[in-house]
Amino acid sequence: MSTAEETSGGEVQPWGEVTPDAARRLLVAAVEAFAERGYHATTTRDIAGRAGMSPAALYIHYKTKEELLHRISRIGHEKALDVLRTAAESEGGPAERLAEAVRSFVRWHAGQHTVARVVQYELDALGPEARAEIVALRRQNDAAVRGIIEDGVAAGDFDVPDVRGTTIAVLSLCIDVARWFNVNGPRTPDEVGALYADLVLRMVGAKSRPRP
Amino acid sequence: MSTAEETSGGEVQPWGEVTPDAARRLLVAAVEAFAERGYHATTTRDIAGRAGMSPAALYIHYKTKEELLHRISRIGHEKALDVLRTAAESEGGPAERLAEAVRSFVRWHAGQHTVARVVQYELDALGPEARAEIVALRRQNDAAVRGIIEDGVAAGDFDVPDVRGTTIAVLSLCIDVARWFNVNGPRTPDEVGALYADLVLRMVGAKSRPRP
DNA sequence: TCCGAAGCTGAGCGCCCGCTTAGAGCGCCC
DNA sequence: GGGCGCTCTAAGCGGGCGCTCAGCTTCGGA
Repeated sequence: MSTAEETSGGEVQPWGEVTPDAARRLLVAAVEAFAERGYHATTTRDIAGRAGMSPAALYIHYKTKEELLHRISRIGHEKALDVLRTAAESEGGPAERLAEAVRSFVRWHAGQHTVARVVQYELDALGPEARAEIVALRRQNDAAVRGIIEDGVAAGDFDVPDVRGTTIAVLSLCIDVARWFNVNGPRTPDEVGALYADLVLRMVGAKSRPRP
Repeated sequence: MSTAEETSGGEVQPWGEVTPDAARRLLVAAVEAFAERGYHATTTRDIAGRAGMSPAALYIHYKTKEELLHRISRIGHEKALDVLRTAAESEGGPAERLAEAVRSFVRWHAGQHTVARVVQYELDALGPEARAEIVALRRQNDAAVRGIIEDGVAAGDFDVPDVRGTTIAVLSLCIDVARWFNVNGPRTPDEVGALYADLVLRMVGAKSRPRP
């Protein structure tokens, strides 16, 4: 399960739950390499090199290259799901909750777009059981978003003829941010999040949107 | 597999412009394989095998495996751009043109999702100059959609605070259909196209939408 | 002081990759 | 009929891949 990632000093560090230190460095190197070139185009020599180690060192901490991808996918999905759920379960009406969910989910996919790319686009490189585990996590994303939209419809705040289809569209819109987002582009993750939250409220026909 | 688009007076099948026949069969096999496993995970032996030929036969028609990907990407993008432009330049107001553009673009990405996947997600496997060529084609997609939205804003039909951002979002939404669309799922390409056209009209705040 | 476990490296194994080459089959034009 | 060019195959080359293993270093505990 996803737990707090704090050192004794209290600082939050991205892959804090991965120990020992060498294993974490290898995993961070793998995320970089997979995001840049793709899983199949990345060699174990490249990963080890980025982590400042010999190729053989990788196999002390991970059984195979695929296990690295699996760990990255699981942790990444859990983080994204955590971000989404926190927003979905927050205080406020459906419109506020949906806006906050989209805002934070998009912010994560933009800010952590290297991880997000690996997590979203390398699923097929996993074996059947690892893939099944990840797919289950994805369905929880879907359920979280659908839940908010259903609440909004029930409350009469939203006008949505096709709840399942709209849910897919909203999630798809957010996830695809990981594909096109560019750190050197004109927008910050916060700005994209705000823009997308507004667009999604329009998609669900929210009766009263927060001021732009 | 859908191969034969019937000809009434000379209209061609999906990859009709690729000759000779053996080159076309190899290309179709490559599209299947790339879409299924990804470019880097696909071997030239696999492609040739699917086309019913020996591995060496591939190199009579294509200089390298990368050239195959390049040809697929170029033709695929040109087809998609053609679909989009035809709709963008059709008769009617901005709302009708935008709806038709989204409807047909989405229909293409759903119906031809194998090609679309290769075209959209394997761009990084291309060399610098081939990639530059494809990126140029993408910018034309962007310009086509932005043009319609600008028309709608100028005519007072749309309410769009951020035209560039909304353009990216609309295209992103359509393109990502290629990732999640499933032939065995509950929706046909036509249905997804209709749903998405409605959602996009909401996103741009179209004053009067066609009947749902 | 010594010992065993843990972490890591240099060397390298066996496999399969993209791609090449020599040559066979076959239709076409003179 | 015969040479030619196009298409295709069987065989295989060089190389880089994922991964392994023997052995070195480091270090905490008895």
